[in-house]
Amino acid sequence: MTSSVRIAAWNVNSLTVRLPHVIRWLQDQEKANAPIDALCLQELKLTDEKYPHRALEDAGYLSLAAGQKTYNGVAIILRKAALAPIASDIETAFLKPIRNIPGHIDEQQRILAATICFKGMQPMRIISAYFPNGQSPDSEKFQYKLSWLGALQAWLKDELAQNERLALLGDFNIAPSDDDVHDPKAWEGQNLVSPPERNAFQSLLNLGLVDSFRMFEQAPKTYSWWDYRMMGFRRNAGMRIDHILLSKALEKNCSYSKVDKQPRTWEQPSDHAPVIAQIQSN
DNA sequence: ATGGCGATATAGTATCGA
Repeated sequence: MTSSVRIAAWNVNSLTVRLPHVIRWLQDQEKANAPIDALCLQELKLTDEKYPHRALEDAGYLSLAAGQKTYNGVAIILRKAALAPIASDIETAFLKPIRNIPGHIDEQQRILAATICFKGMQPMRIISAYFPNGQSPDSEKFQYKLSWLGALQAWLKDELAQNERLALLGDFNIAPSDDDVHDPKAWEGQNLVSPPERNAFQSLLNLGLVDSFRMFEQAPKTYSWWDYRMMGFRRNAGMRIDHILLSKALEKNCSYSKVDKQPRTWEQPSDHAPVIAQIQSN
């Protein structure tokens, strides 16, 4: 029997507001016979005490979260039915958990990593990441973004040395190429597309990771984020800044990678759409 | 078109996101 898992990332822009969207989306994928087995969330904007563990467990999912008040916050949500029998609760489902980049002192909750044992699969290292926004290249926040990217790269090198099967998923706040930007002329040199950011993205690929989306033929002008303002979504004035990067061992088993625009059409949506990749067992 | 929308912390108006 060949089995497969689908892993996904979604910046929900407040889980307090978007919990119904998350549950609806997970259930829609189940009904479509393509259930999401690991969903990495970004921008929870809530503390760990307020994380809706109960509602997600009732829907059939186990969560590990790293939250904070008001800003940031990341989680990994696992479909219980997809887990190996030994992975039955939070402690056994999320092995070797790591919050934040080790050695990088930071109040902001942007990284959550864990090793997951799915049924019929080799263990997989999954990292939910919310990269800093950066604001603009001349701001202090941009310097923070670049130093954060440096720390991430150094840590990922270690993680890859220890975990052959690794996926980095989340909101990268970087559009890797002009094909990922609706209006590259207008955005040239700006935050999300500037050369230092794109170089940092390339440095991640140089560690041995691949942008799963670009492994496959894709419709042009496919994006993962659209500004709430100016009817960004209706005009498809977007950017592809949410990514799933795979190590070589996962790359060779990846059978598709896509963006699901559907939740962006719903009432009171997040400004991001989820991205999905499917990994075969071998 | 340098605002526009939306969430949060608040109680009229800030900050932040991308």
